[in-house]
Amino acid sequence: MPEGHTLHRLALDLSGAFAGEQVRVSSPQGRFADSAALLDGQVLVGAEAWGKQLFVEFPGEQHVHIHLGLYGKLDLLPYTAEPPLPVGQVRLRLVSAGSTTGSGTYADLRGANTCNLVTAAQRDAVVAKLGPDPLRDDADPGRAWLRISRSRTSIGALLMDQSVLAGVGNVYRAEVLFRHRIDPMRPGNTLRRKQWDAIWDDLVELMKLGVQANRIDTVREEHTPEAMGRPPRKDDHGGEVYVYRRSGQPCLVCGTNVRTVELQQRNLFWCPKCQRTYRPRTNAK
DNA sequence: GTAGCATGGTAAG
DNA sequence: TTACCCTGCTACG
Repeated sequence: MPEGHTLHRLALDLSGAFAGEQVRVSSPQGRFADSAALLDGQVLVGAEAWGKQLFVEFPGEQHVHIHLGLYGKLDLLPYTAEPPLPVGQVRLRLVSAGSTTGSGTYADLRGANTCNLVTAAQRDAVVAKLGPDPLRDDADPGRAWLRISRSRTSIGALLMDQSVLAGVGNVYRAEVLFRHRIDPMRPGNTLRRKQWDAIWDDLVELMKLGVQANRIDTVREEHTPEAMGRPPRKDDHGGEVYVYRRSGQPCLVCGTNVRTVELQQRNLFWCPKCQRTYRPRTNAK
């Protein structure tokens, strides 16, 4: 699940459920036990996401730095009376005190790549390594353009580089390039500023929708299952997409088979016809 | 039932 | 370059 939209959604939900409340903090699995003991019973200040990084703040500039990695998960669930016994390897559990009602919310973290208690300075150091995040109002797309416009690396690889821009993963990468008809292998320094601005604006919009829906949808109205009379996508992410994990299936726009190739240990998907290389300009006529 | 894969990234070798 | 985090789904037998 975890591209940037997932973490921003989690930050909102965590703040909504726990901010300003005393929380019980534990680590049933044990790997976060020492830090959990330090935080247990304190008031949770709030949660904030930056790209795919999540920070949960406690008083005294203490931050729990969470990164879900490829398959980590943070579930927020309601409980009445008592939260259930942890299932599996729960690295971190937060439980709202449920002051008078005897019910509340608990959050379980499993399979995360990172879960560490850090200082504000350490948090800042992590953030400093990240490029602009389309989901943050303070983001400056010009910073990303500086990197892209000077790089011979493919735009497909640049979009996945969190130091270029933060929050885009394999799905948004493939989908935004499709929507802008750009060949993923095209070198960054051959893009025009106008194209980058359009990509950025699109990411801002798509990822905001992703936060709302808590899934990735990228197809335009005319290509939805309803509009096309085709069956809806049915897999673990659920969102409607053009090319991601659709290799061998016909492109929703032109019917050409979607292709895939491994690029830097990740599968890249694209339509070879819709996303032709910027015309090598053969002799007209 | 279970092998293999995946919306990611870091650290060890 | 490889291991790992050790989840949770799908495909396959």
